[in-house]
Amino acid sequence: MKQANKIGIEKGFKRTPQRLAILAYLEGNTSHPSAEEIFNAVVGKDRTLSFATVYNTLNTLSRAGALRELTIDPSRKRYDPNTGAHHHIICVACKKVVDVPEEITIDLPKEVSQNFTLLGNHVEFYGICPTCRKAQKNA
Amino acid sequence: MKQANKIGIEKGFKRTPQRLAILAYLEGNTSHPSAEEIFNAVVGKDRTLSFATVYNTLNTLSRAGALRELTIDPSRKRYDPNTGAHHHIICVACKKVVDVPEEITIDLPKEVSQNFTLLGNHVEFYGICPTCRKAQKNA
DNA sequence: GTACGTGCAAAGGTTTTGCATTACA
DNA sequence: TGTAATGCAAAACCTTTGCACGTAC
Repeated sequence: MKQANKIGIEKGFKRTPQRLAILAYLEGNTSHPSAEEIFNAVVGKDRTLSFATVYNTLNTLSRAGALRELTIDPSRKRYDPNTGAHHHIICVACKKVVDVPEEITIDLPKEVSQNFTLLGNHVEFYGICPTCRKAQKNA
Repeated sequence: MKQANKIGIEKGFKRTPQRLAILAYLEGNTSHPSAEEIFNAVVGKDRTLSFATVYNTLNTLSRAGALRELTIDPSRKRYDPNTGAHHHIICVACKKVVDVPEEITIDLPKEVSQNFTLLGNHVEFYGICPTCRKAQKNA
């Protein structure tokens, strides 16, 4: 369980059943779930689980850099356990988010790089997924 | 007033004092304000204004393509009257959003472009603005 | 005159928080 | 045992909505 070990490095991080269940669910997960989806998938499987714990855990993991909080969906935060460099495309119809794994080289213009200290970047692509495209054609 | 004229093209779009005041505030505005900031800046200047009207107007303009809804700030939507191709950098400390006007060429990987119908893209840069950098040094 | 917009207040959805209890280390 | 996490409920936000009234066209 890579994620759990990774987090274990942090001092004072307790491995509770709830956290381990959340981490297990996120491990290798590429569906970019929302907090609610994580809660629904994990609750009942391992003891009790509350929404507060889901949010507490996600925020703790985000701050520890073990998780990425995605803003690509305007209506809710999505979470991505893949912290490596990659980007995303969202289907504007069904809100499905898919990884765009390739490296994209981006040069920040001088006007900005001379002022800002750059920490990172993320490319959002907008499109229509195959499923929704077919649905549109049939409509 | 370019924005107002642009919108005027749409049939059935009524030029109310509230809408004109919002459009006047947004015209040429590069501060990427939130709905609340727009409300605070416009209220009182021209007759009455309610939050509902601000949101109604922003949503109408977004759907008409006269405005861009930015997701770069995880805590709230930001609005950008500049609908031309450009990107943004956000200061992770103070949440200030600055335009990145240059064209950035992005090639979508084949795996994705073969499946998704691509509609657009947007690059988010994360960094520390000069003001916050100085504040950190002095801290 | 009529369809559309406004304002108000209430509701909806997401996320956070206070506090007593529980449990990991 | 002591610190940190959990659960519950309430609250805090942001945003949307229903409805009566008002107004642009």
